[in-house]
Amino acid sequence: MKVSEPAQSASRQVQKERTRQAILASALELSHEQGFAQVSLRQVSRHAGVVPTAFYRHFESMDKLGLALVEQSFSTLRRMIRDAQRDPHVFDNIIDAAADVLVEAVKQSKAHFAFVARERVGGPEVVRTAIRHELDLFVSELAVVLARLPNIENWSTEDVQMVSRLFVRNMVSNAEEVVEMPDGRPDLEEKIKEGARRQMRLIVVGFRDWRS
Amino acid sequence: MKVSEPAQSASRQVQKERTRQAILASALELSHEQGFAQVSLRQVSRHAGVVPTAFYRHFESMDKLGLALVEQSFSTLRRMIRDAQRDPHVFDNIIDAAADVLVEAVKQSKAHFAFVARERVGGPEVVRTAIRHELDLFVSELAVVLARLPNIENWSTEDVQMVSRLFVRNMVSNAEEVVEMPDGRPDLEEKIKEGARRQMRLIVVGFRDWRS
DNA sequence: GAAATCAGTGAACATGCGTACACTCAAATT
DNA sequence: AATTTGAGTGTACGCATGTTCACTGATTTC
Repeated sequence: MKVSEPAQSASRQVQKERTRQAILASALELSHEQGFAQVSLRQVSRHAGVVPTAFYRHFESMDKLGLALVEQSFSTLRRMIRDAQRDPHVFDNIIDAAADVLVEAVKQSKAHFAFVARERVGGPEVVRTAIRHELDLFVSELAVVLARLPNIENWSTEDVQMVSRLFVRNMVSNAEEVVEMPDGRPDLEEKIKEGARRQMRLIVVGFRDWRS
Repeated sequence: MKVSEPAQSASRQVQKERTRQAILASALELSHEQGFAQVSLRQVSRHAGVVPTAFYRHFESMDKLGLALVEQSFSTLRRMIRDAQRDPHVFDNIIDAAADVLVEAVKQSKAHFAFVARERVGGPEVVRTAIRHELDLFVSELAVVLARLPNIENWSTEDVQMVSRLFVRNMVSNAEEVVEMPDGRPDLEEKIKEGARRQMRLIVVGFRDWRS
């Protein structure tokens, strides 16, 4: 990792931010191998090319670092859903679009998804709590998006909320699979995508018929 | 924890097994607070009322202890499904029965379910692998049980397998919720149970209509 | 150009860790 | 009754950890 040399004097702010990002990236990478909770402050610092004491200039504790990673991860996720909304394709076919977006997004920022999927259950208390909170928020946000969709607009609020919850649960679950997926197996990836599609279809179909 | 005193000389075997169980129970309890991977050999030994070196008389490493806990947890789960099969009630209404069994079983051996739910994603590599393997086995076993059910007997093998997978995923997911549930809130428990029921119904209904 | 700021340094500390080794002493075997 | 066995002990070791403190020296502020 080794934060790039000041070169020819980057402004102080810029250099500080650079180091901060190096620490975040190091923590993310090390977490992938051993889980965030087993990563030590010294490991992160070492990997970021900085002395342990310097760590405190950026985060007051490992817990705070963890929370920063949660925030970073979800801002990635939010950008993804915002972009997807602009895509007219989703109006025709939410399910295929969602499956595409999911797999694509997970591939793009695998590390962040992996972090959320792992630390949601295995992380330190504060991190788990933060993730659960963010996921709840995300369910509500997704519900708003879904409610606008043509074939859903007449559903009750509660039903939309529940479909949203099931979708998010499904997303987390599939993210876990992508995470555990060995590298360089794009065939498995397609399989996961297809599975995600089928499950979402199941949810929607089941709901429609149940409500009628 | 403190393994009970030899009292008036329990046979050597018996006393050894007693200590072994004390270690397993200690590890399970400590894992609940911090996750298995952060539990140290010395913590477990201390909590079990035994000197660190004695640990090695029972397990050659913490990894092996973890695997033993996986085994113990799944034998609990298997006993549960075996008992449920004998209950004639399940033939009429798999879903309600499954929901009851799930919540009841989880309540009864909360610690083991918590362990599986947590360490499946957050645990050390070997433990994660073992759990994934056991869950795969469990999916197949459940599929056999499901295939015998009256309203399912004419389904294709693949469909039964997939329903089984969705059920197990659902089970894990609900176990997670029960795990994160604050103590002494039986109202939440009923809510989770109801949620589990609805989701299983969704799966079955969705499947029936999709296949037709 | 002098003074202040502050990101990053380096040494030192107390603590908890895993494991090695030689041991004890009651139960089991002979 | 004499001997062997083996679960549990106690000490000691080297190592990584989180945090402290006084520090340096380039950048920013004045």
